[in-house]
Amino acid sequence: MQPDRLSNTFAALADPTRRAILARLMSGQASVTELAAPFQMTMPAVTKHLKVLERAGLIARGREAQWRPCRLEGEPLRDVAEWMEPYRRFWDESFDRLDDYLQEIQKEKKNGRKD
Amino acid sequence: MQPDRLSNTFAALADPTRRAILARLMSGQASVTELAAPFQMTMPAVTKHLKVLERAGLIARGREAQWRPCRLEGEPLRDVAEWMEPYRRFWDESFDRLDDYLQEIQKEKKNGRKD
DNA sequence: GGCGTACTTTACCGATTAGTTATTTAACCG
DNA sequence: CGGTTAAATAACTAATCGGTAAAGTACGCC
Repeated sequence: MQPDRLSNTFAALADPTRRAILARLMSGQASVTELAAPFQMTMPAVTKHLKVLERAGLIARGREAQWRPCRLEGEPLRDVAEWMEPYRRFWDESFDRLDDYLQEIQKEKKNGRKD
Repeated sequence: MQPDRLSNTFAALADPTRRAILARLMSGQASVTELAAPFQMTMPAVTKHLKVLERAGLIARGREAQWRPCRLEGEPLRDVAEWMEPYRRFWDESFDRLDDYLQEIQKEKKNGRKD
């Protein structure tokens, strides 16, 4: 897989099955069988998805007897949020208005100086 | 590619070249040649990356004579931000503290009822 | 030890991806 | 018109992805 963490995280999130697994894990730990239940997909396939999520650091795994429970790890999503921040003004309307306001201020400042 | 928009967006973002292109486009429109310049990669490769970004709705393309300028389109990132929101408590420390506080309130309420 | 349950690993498959070179299209320019 | 510049398309390749079936591993229990 790609070397950089962010690419890895995005790639892991680019699959609806994996996102559904993460959503399920928001309500607490779960075993592989529990996670596999909602999908019409064999266990090995789910194991693979879990491995992708684990390599991306989005889940961590424990060991209880023959179960290997998964739990959500949110840290990589912080990096995503940080990456997104500079783009906010390209999709957030209220941020757009703030931006307009700041530009307005700048303009007024310039005009002020001219006088 | 996958049918759902979110998977498409994440897949498009899961490549450092494409993210670099988006970063470049934050500072305004650019031609394909301009976008290709920083990379040691042939033009067709860049064209392909642009197609992926376009299909994900992350860029839009114009036409000026023989140039096909690209500009950033942030809308898909709004969906990403919305998807991320429920996970915030798993990575945002200050949100964690808010969460603790809310749970504390709940506990006190319960105790209050008991008396 | 042997059986059942809960997974993981291996080996394979078809589709997709990221890149290449070579060719083609499109627009401007003299 | 012919030539140059900008970009897209076609055809190919090697690697990765998402899935499968079948075999292997690990643990608990009678």
